[in-house]
Amino acid sequence: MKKRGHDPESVLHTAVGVFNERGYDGTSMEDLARALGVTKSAIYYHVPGKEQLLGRALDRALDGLFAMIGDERARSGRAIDRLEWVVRRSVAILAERLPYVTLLLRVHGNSPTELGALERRREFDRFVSALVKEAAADGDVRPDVDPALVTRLLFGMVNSIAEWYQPARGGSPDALAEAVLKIAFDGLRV
Amino acid sequence: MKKRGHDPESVLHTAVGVFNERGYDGTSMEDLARALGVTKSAIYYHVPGKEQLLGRALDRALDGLFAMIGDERARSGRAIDRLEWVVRRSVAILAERLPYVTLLLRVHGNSPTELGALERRREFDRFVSALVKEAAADGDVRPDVDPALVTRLLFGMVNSIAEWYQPARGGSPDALAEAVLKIAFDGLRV
DNA sequence: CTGTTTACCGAACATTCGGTCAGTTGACAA
DNA sequence: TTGTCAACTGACCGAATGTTCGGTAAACAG
Repeated sequence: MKKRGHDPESVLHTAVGVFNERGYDGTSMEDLARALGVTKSAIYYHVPGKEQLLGRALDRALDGLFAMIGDERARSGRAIDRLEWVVRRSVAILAERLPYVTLLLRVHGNSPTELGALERRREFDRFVSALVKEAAADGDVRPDVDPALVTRLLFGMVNSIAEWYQPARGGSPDALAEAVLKIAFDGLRV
Repeated sequence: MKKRGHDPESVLHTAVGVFNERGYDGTSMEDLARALGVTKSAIYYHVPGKEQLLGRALDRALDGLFAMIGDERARSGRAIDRLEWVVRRSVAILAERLPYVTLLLRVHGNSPTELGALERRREFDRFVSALVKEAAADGDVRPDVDPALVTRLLFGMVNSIAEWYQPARGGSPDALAEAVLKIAFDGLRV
C-alpha cells in the first residue's frame, strides 16, 4: 500500500524540519529537494512554492494556539487559574506541533506571509497579557513586577522550550508543563 | 573633526541592526548598503565581507559572556549566590550588548563562523548548568525539577529578553534583572 | 600647485536563487 | 497490449546574490 512518492503533507513535514535546522531564509529549494530525495522541480508538483510552505506551517502553529484560547477554560474562571491552564496548554501545543511553533517564533516579518503571522501572534500575546493583568488585579500575582513584564518573561520561558525540546529524549510534555509552572509560579528556591 | 563617512565600527553597528531586523540570511549586502546610505561596493572598503561582519558581532557577544564567567564572583562562594550573580550579569550584558547577543541567540550553524560561535555558546551553557547542579546539590534549589531543565528554563527566560527589550523604553537593566530573579527564584504567585 | 591617500561609485563577475516547462517513467486499468 | 495518468527529471529562465575591480572626486600633505 505504501506509495513510493511524496504528497503535499510529507513535503511540508520535511520542509519545516529543514527550515528549522538552517532557518527559512537559509534554506534553498535545492536543500529541500536533497532532503526529500527528489529534484527541485518535483517539489513544485506537490506544492506551489517556498513561501506557501512557510504560510501553511505558520498557520498550523497559530491555529493550535487560537483554538486553545477559544476554549471555555481560557475564558471563564479565576484569572490565575485560566493563566495556569493557558500556560499548560501552550507547553502542550508547543510539544505537539514543535517544528511549526518553532518556525513561528523565529519569524521576522520579511514577507506578507510573515507579517500576517506576526500580527496573529501579537493578538495571541495580547490575550495572554490581559490574563496576567487580570490576575494581578485579583491580587493573585506579585504586585512588585509590571504585569506586561511578567507576561513577557513567563512566555519567554515557555517559548524557549522550542529551542531545545526533543520529544524523543526529553520527558513528557505534561511533566515539562509541570516544571514550568513550578518554577514560574512558586520559584526555584527551596 | 568628524569625518563624513563610515568606518569598520559604524558599518558593524548598522549591519548588526539590520541583521536583527531581517535575519542574517534574510539580509543582502544591498539592504546593508541602503541602510548605510552608500553602495554595496563601499562596504568592502571598510570590511572584508558579510560573514566576517557576523563573526565580529558574535565575538562581541561571546567575549562579554566569557569575561563574566571568568570573574571571581562566578567562581567562588555559595553556588546559589554565584548563580544569582551570573543571572544578574547575564541580563546586564544582554542589555549592554543587546544587538550582538540577539544575533548570537539566533545562530543556526550554517557556516564555520556560526558553528564556532555555537560551540563557544555551548561552553557557556555548560558552565551555567554546572552551577545549577551544584546549587541543587547544596539543597538550595527545589529538588523536584531536574537541574538541566532548570538551567534551560531559567536561561530561556533570560535570553527571551533579547526578543523585545528596547533600552530606550523598557526600564533599567538592573530593574529587569531584579524582576527576572524575583520570578525565577521566588515565583510570581503571592 | 602637485602628489598621495581616503572613501567612495558604477559596472561587471560568477554563482545561486526560486520557479517553469516539455518530456520521461512506471504502475495500473481496460 | 495499449493507453492513461500521477510523479517525477533535466534543461533552462531571469533575477538576485556576495564579491571584485577600475576609476574618481575630495581632502589633505608637501
